[in-house]
Amino acid sequence: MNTALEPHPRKGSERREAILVTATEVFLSEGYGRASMDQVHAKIGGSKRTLYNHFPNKEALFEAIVTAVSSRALAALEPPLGEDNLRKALFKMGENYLGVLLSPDGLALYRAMISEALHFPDLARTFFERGPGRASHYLADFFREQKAKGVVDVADPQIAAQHFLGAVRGDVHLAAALGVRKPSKQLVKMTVSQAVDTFIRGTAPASSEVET
Amino acid sequence: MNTALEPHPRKGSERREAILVTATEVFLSEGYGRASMDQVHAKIGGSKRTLYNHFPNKEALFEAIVTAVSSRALAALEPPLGEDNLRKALFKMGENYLGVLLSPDGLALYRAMISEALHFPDLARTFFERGPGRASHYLADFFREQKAKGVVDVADPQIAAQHFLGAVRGDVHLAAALGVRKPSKQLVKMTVSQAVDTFIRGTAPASSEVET
DNA sequence: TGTAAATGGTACGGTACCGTACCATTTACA
DNA sequence: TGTAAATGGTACGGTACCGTACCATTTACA
Repeated sequence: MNTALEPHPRKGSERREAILVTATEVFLSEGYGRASMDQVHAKIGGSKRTLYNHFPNKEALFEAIVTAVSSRALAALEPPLGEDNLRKALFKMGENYLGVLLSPDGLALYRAMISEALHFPDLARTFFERGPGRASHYLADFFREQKAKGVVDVADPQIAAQHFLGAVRGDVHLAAALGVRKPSKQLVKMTVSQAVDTFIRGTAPASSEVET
Repeated sequence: MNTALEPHPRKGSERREAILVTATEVFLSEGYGRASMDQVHAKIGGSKRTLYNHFPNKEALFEAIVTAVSSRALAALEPPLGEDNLRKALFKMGENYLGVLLSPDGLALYRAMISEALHFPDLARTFFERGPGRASHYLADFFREQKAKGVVDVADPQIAAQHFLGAVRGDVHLAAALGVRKPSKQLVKMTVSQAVDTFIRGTAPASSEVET
């Protein structure tokens, strides 16, 4: 109604952005519980009131962080499926998917969401739907197309997509999330490559031989 | 050296057990950060000193909890591979594996370990090795046998095992860990079943046709 | 039965943390 | 240039939490 009620932005957007960047570092490295508003404030400098002006409380700050990092990290899940060759498409999709999950932001986000899912159910749902869920759906659509063309023979494209992506994750992602071992690029390539092989052979139409 | 230095057990072992059970409920439902020693003490009753007599601090209590729950929950990962029929063996293995991961203890343990892995690296490593890692190794051994018999044709049995188990997890486990959806037994069966189908077709020796 | 260890019950020291309160100062816009 | 909003800097109220301190009481074992 009244435009005069709008707050003066000052360089408000920049300030907010700076706070968010710093807070993200703290929250993603420490986790929600161990991260403290005081710690964030100390790294930002200035007044604590400024921090609370932009984010009313710790929960709201965490939600803003997760939302921002999600859209940044998960954007890369856009399916690189322009490729029509099944093997190449799957390989690119798998490599890209695993790359996102194994990136520093991807791992930190995964840890944060698993940790806080029960206390931030809406956030958890959004994360799933925009992350792993979306990737599965994209791939399922791709499988449906390929199935229509008779290139693959899968009973349920949706489940098949989850299986392929699950196989790509393998134990590599789990081990990385637990900090047990950091996978090399070479291991990633090998993992994806073998997953593609098995999947293609496992879903090849009975009649035709797919070129290797 | 001196046996007189041994503490009198009183009904010490029972007391310790009771404390551990109660503490487990608190820690696994609240998570390490939100669980408090005061809260545990309140549920136990008695003196706070008794609690600290059995577990010197919060970290030690958490470690004891994780160790206990791990051996209880992960024991079920013992491979049910007495079965020699490939399809049946894989199905049983997959269903059992997913069942452990989706059990209340399995999910709570998974959340706790992902949450605290960076602060309890030794615990995280042990969990991985006795849990998912062990399951993969068992299955890899099985694949090696089957490969020797010419029943399956896999490039790398270890990676193949990770792929199969990863496919079995699919998005089901992730969604459950995030609290997004609780999978039905029927969905579990379907998921495992289709994973077995794809895997068997994908690893069948080129020459022989495996009976369906 | 006597004794050392463990327990019950309670209090509390020290610290960390969230969010608010002030007030002087600076900024953005009319 | 005047004014309202935002900021800097600091203090602090209220609470939660970890671990310790006491001391009377109970238990287990010699």
